[in-house]
Amino acid sequence: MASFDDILSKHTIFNNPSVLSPHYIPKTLPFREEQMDELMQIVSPSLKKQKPKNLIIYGKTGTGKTCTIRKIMEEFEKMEADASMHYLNCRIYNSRYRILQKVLKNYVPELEKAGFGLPYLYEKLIEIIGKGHQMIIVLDEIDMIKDLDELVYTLTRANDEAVSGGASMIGISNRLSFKDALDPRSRSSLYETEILFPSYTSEQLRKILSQRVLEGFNKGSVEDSAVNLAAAITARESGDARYALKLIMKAGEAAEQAGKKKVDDDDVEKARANVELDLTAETINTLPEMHQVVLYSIASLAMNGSRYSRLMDGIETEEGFLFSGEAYEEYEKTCDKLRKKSRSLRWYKEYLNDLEMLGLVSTTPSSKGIRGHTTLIRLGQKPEDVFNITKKNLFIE
DNA sequence: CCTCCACAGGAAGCGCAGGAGT
DNA sequence: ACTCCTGCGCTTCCTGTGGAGG
Repeated sequence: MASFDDILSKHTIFNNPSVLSPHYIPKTLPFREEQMDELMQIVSPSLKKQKPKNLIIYGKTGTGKTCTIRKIMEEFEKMEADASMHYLNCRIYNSRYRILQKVLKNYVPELEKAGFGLPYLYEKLIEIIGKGHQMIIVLDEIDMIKDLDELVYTLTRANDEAVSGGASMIGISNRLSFKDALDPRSRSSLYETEILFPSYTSEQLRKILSQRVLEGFNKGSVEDSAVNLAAAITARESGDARYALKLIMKAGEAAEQAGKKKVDDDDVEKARANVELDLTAETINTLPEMHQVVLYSIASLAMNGSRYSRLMDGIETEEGFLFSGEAYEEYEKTCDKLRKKSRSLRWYKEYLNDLEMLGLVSTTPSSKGIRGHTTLIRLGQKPEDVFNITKKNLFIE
């Protein structure tokens, strides 16, 4: 039997793995100084009792948006002013009501419970900012909010009505296109200022990685070339820093399991497949049950051959396309099998929209060669992976 | 040309949970 | 205890639309 000492002594590669976690906020954020400055400029009026402008932050996943704003908030809290910043993830707080309730809860504890009307929340909001308080609401993944137009309108009106104080918004989005879906009026008020977070280059990723490796791994336990490789792979695929961190983390785990002393290129290569799977699993696992049922039915159909692939048989065709019609039929069958009541077609489309926003599926309108007007659905990830993850989560034998 | 297929997505409304007011 | 109200997830009904078939 191995003793604990044996096991502990094997952990020679990592020093502090939490440094590699995407939630970790490092002391300095390299290559984001410009954005930091700009953000602080925009937020600063609130510290002298003026309302800051609304702001939208753009950038693909893993370009440091959330991290930067969190850093700003840390600094902000050190300042003693009648002002506060509230961070919300809109995947969870996805409606005007939920956002207002969550924010106001910090001021009015009774709001812990549900059931209050929106007018009541609105009154409380006026009351709070009316005393001169400056409130900044940070809306991460702002494109998940279902009634953003109304939220913007409500806050604009609150600002007009309150004599002093104010409430402003900082929206964070990874899709440039979501702007178009907005009502022109709320668009102009939301887009008073914009900041773009560009994707990291391979060289920048290399520096970020080596900084974290220095903190998170034991000295000399990672080959320089392994860091370079991880940075290069990431830059080629997406430029997503989270991906790069996960890659080096998994590579470290692989090396440790193999009993190696140093992480090398080989470990990074091997970790690659793992990271893909891990990241998709992460998003899928947090999905509500019905979304997973939808995904499961799409994945199994994509694997077992759809009408589309049979129709296109012999012609050059990419695997995994589905007609939306057959996808819905399969979904109904799956619900039957799971003894769950299937949702209506209308609502199924809403589910698909949600999944598309998360990049788990993509849809394209039908082109020539097919009768009528159908939509083609394709999984964003490998069908086998999606199938296995959802299968496990739904307890399907 | 018109028609109809196979969808997209808006509008209205329903049941429910969990308040507030009486 | 009761009625009334609100937001939310959802269904039902409806109108709109691009291209294939007649």
